Amino acid sequence: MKTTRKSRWKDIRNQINKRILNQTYRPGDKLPRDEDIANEFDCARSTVQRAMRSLADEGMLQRKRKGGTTVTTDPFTRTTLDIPITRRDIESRGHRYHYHLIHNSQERAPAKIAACFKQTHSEPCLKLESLHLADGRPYVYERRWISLTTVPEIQNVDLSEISANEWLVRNRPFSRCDVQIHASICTEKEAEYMGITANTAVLILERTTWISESPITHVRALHEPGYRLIPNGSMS
Amino acid sequence: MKTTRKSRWKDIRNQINKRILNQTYRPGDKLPRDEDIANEFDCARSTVQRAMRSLADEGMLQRKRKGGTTVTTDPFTRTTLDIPITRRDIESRGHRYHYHLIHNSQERAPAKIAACFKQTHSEPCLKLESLHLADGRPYVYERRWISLTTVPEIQNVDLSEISANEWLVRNRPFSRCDVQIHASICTEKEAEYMGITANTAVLILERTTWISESPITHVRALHEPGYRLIPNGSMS
DNA sequence: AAGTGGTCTAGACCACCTC
DNA sequence: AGGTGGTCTAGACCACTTG
Repeated sequence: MKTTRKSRWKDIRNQINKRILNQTYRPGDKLPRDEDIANEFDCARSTVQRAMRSLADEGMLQRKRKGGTTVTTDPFTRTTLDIPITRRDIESRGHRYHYHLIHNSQERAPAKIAACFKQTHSEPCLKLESLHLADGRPYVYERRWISLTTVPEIQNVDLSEISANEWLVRNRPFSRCDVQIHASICTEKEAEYMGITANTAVLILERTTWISESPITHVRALHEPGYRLIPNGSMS
Repeated sequence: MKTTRKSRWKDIRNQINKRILNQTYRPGDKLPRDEDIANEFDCARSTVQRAMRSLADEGMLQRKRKGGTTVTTDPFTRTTLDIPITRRDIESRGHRYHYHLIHNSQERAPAKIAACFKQTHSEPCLKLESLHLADGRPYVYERRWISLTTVPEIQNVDLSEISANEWLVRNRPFSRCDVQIHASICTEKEAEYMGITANTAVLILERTTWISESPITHVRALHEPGYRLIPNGSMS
């Protein structure tokens, strides 16, 4: 039974995948050379390559020149996590989006932020606090620092109309991004903004983005209680 | 200046990527056909394909037959998240791993778990509670349900010696996995197990794994306060 | 209907890494 | 030093989808 009839390399990937699930190939085992597998399936080596690379990308196989292909020992769950801009997140859930700028000032980056920016000196920054609402209900409270060295032109943008989130994404695409996810208790001030009681558990996403080696922004986004982050479904 | 000299397709990917960052190609814009780009870079079309597919996988481009290649509008941050088994997580942080089985019983799946398994009936399950310790300090408290229909042989395994986590990964690889991440307040019982005060905010990972369409296990892993989940660094 | 990306081939050379 | 995966080519056909 050939599973699909659409693309040969997906068939092959599924066959090999099945053998791993079957324990035909066990963690740590070495697979035949690509060429032998190509002979077995009667196809070009590059087709096998395509299949094997796919499995390697998913973390199931490890490939080394001369070392051959082996099944990953101690496999892990690899998922991809897509973090949209907050407006899209809200709209894709079928809610109406609204945005409110709470605070806007120019300050030098405190040590903590400078550390996120991997800099020793304190850089001039824009400090923003804002609220993203879904159907009028507070959804995300974010505290953001934007490097005025990297993005000086943001001083001329009216950030009460468009969120810094969106302006940056549209005008200053980043080349790298660090993400951290953790749980925290919200402070009284945060609770007030979010319209919830203090000491509630909330999910926090922190992101720092860069263009080349210059830091663009650091943002700490506090989500409404009960918020669930759902990575894309994944294969072993 | 050609950035790398190693692989042509990476050069091309970086060049195209640069043009997106440069705003040469803006969100929503249509790129030239692969063949034209191949002519520009004087290479085979399949080399361009390799580069474009890479960018498409990262979520930066969208490709459609006949529709051509366009720059993603409203870009999002795409990261990959690797979730190792708890023992490896602890050991890779340089701590000594220890495991303690708290509870082990055979019960029918409550409605909530049956829902996670996408089943209407209540399946016979193994219900486990266990603690993973790092240098003797509670690190993860997990509550796990294992389907005895899918994995009957687990009844013969001594789960006080090896964690279900590891036994399953080694003996019952899964083909699919659903993940959810959220923040919660720990209960008094959980706090006692974790050696922390009640009402602390904790990060919770819930996973359901499947082999084909049969559910294997559902696990809810409660992490120590302050735990940070860190996806792999990502490109735009 | 036709244009575009997706797949595949057969062969070649290269780069890395163990053996 | 040799074997393995990684890349590349030139060309072909296919499959999807839009004009």
